[in-house]
Amino acid sequence: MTERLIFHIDVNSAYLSWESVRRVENGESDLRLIPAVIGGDPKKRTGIVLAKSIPAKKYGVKTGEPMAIALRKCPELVSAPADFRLYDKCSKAFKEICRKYAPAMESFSIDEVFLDMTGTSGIYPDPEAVAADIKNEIKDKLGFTVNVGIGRNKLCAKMASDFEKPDKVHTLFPEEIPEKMWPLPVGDLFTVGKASAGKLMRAKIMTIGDLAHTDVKVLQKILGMKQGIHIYRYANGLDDDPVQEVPESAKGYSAETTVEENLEDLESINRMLLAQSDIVAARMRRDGVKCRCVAVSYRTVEFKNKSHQRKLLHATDVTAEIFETARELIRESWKGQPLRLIGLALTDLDDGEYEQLSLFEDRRKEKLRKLDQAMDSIRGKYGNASIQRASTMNTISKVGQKYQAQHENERKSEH
DNA sequence: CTCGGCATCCTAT
DNA sequence: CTAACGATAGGATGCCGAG
Repeated sequence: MTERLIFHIDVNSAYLSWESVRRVENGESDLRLIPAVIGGDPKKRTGIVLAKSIPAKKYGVKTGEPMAIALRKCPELVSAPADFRLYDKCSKAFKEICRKYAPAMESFSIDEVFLDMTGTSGIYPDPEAVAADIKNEIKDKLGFTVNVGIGRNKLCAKMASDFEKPDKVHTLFPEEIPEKMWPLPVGDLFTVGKASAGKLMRAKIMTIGDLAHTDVKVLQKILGMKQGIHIYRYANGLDDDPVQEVPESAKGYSAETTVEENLEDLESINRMLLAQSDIVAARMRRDGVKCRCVAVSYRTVEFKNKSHQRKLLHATDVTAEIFETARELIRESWKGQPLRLIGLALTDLDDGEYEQLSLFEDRRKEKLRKLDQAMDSIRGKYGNASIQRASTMNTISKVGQKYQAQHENERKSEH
């Protein structure tokens, strides 16, 4: 099999479209028709733009920028808060329709899929026609629009879906690459972000066409060994990455929080880490995995990021154990600067059930594990997230203290 | 020299 | 005039010390 046929489908302004559909169903006005965004609380002047309407784009509002900037560009900007429950529902409905048409589908993000349409020419002789059918079925049944990109690989399909929006089908076949892709600025190429674009432009490499015609070795010198090759191949429309129906299992779990008021003392920081330990450890238990590495990360008010990590002697999914490690890590690393963000990441995952512990350790951990189980089941049975979190934090906090107290005793008895 | 461990940087939605 | 700013995840890279 040589020639593939790949579609990339992308929901136009996903969060904003989905919020708009809900409002229109409730007889409210359509945010897509006015300058509007999904984003943080504009009163607090915090948070960033997650999605924007096309009218908002005309004011220069950009995804990812702080709400304060967006509001300055467009004072009458309407904003709505994010609602991930709704997004999850819309995402599932969207993907269900896409799936019907394709032998294989890869769910790439909440609002994007790749379809491997290779070998469907019997049923669908015209790729652009079936793409239009998919797009229209989504619009008619669900009320929002998508872009469909068509190519011989994922990269070209993805680049094509990003061309003119909304509600469009575009192709990017090999013979169209010089005309449709090469004139674009380097930063438009998938995986060329701000930093790489800056380096390339300093080397007078301005367009994707320039990239395609630059010696790989030169690109490797500028961007590094891996990224150099990668970008060179992308710029020439080359990509072998298969459409993966089955997602790879997670490689890590993390939680991070930007706080309203700077964190200035260890107790407040530890309280955050405890809540985060609880959340990420519960997620690991739900998925039946354990971690061997714990990392804390933080951001100072000057936007300096730091992280500190440690391997564990054995894999764990026990909240109190993870929190204990996090507590040590932050104590070792934090020098007292005020923090605007604190985070916890668990990596080096392991789904094995085996664990060799001494009888002594085993007995100690058994209690902690039971507490985790009890709280997981409470979480499953009752209440919404905020209530859970408040009550869990209290309980866990006590567990953490007990755990610490036991450690104290062990250390003492060693001497 | 190679490898694991670690900190940092980069990119995506 | 400038800076202003999320959560989560995955990958690359450079450095260092051990074997």
